[in-house]
Amino acid sequence: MGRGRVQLRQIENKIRRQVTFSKRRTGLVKKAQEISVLCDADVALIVFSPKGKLFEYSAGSSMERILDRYERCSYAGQDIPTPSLDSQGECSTECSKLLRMIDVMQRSLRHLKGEEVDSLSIRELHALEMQLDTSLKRTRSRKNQLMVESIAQLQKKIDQREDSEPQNLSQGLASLAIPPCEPPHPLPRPTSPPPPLSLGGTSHRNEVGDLDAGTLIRPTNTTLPHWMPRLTGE
Amino acid sequence: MGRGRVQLRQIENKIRRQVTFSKRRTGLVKKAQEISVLCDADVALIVFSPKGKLFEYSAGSSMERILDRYERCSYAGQDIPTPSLDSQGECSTECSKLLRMIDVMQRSLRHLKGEEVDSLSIRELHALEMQLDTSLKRTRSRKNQLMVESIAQLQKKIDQREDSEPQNLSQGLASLAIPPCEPPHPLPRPTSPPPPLSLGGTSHRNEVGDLDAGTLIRPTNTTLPHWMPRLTGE
DNA sequence: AACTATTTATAAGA
DNA sequence: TTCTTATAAATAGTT
Repeated sequence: MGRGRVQLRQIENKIRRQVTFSKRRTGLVKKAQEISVLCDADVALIVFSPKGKLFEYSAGSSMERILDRYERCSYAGQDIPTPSLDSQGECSTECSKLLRMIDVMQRSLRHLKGEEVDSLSIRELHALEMQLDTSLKRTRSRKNQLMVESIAQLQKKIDQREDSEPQNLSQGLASLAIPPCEPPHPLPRPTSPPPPLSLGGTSHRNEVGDLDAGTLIRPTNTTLPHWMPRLTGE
Repeated sequence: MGRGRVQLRQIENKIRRQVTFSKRRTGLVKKAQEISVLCDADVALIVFSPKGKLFEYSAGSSMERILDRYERCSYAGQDIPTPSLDSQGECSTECSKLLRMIDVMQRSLRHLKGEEVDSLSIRELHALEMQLDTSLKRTRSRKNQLMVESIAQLQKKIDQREDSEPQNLSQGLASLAIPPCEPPHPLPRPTSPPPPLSLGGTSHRNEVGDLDAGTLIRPTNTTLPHWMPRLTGE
């Protein structure tokens, strides 16, 4: 589109190159704008001139939002970062990459923890809802499984000692069978209810997941590291 | 460049829009490549299709490098968390600290996403369950809020046109009033169901889904609410 | 996915 | 830099 075919290689003449850069940069931005408007797309464009000057353009969404989304798509928290961190001068680059990653992961974590949901669109909320629903089902399923096992195990022990000391085991058993703070939703596979309060023995807990009184409180922290910013007062 | 002048507004026809998107995306990438080669520039291009599919292109340098450089240029100097990453020997220390952090976060993320739950104890599972339950409630609450607002907004628009073309609006309304894929759980705060077919609420915000931070006008989609889960893969 | 009639972008010149 | 113009490229509508 000009007088003469375009050669696909670096323009030698510095002036001409600068002029071409300027013109084409304008054209590129225009194209980006057009595809965004015409096709309802989000576009981010970053250009560094050979001299190192930054030109940025975004359409459909802010640059920040788009880059964020990009990173979520790229390594949305699941990929292994594994940057060879010993490479000499590359280190600060590696560091900032890791920092960005942490940034993105923190946002994901917050959303999964139900924080900052106001910043999400309906579609994003829908996806999040589906994800949480799945997670919750799996978690309950697994928990239930473990509890059933635990109960069965304890029951077995109790049965074994049935003859010798049949007195005060009902307490430990009760706390097992009726977990505190059970949410309103039904458990999957609601297996054996409170086991028969027949017998007792020395309660050997600590095997399945160590359930004693003071433990079941704190719904929040167990899985999350203490250094993670907890923004909501819990 | 084609048969007919280009109108700078969203292409209504879905098929045409998709085709145009594809063609122009190719063209955009080509232009990006050309400016990079001709002028020795670094270029990064990120495009999200309206359906959310990511397309990325970079030239002159890797996407990683360019985004890194971009962020350094953007909030140059006044970095946010940036642990002192310049001190030579310290750097690899920093890096490994960050890597450990990422490790922990990834584990948390996986658990919140319902993965690897088998490695958790009953107590941990219980805490996780509580957390997920809370998150789910908040997410649904927020989604519901946005949907109600969205419905009210669309209702308003429809009402405005009621006089001129009162015929085939029932269709759009019907699809609106019955949100697809609603999960079995009850919504929190079951606010106004299908809004009264009289008048919309007062929500005169433009925010329903995303905010247009880009340069251009975002034609608000009157006919199809963008939050309707478009499940078809691109 | 190919084909064209056109529009658009732009290289060179001023 | 900006404008002009000849021409190469991109692409909208069509097949």
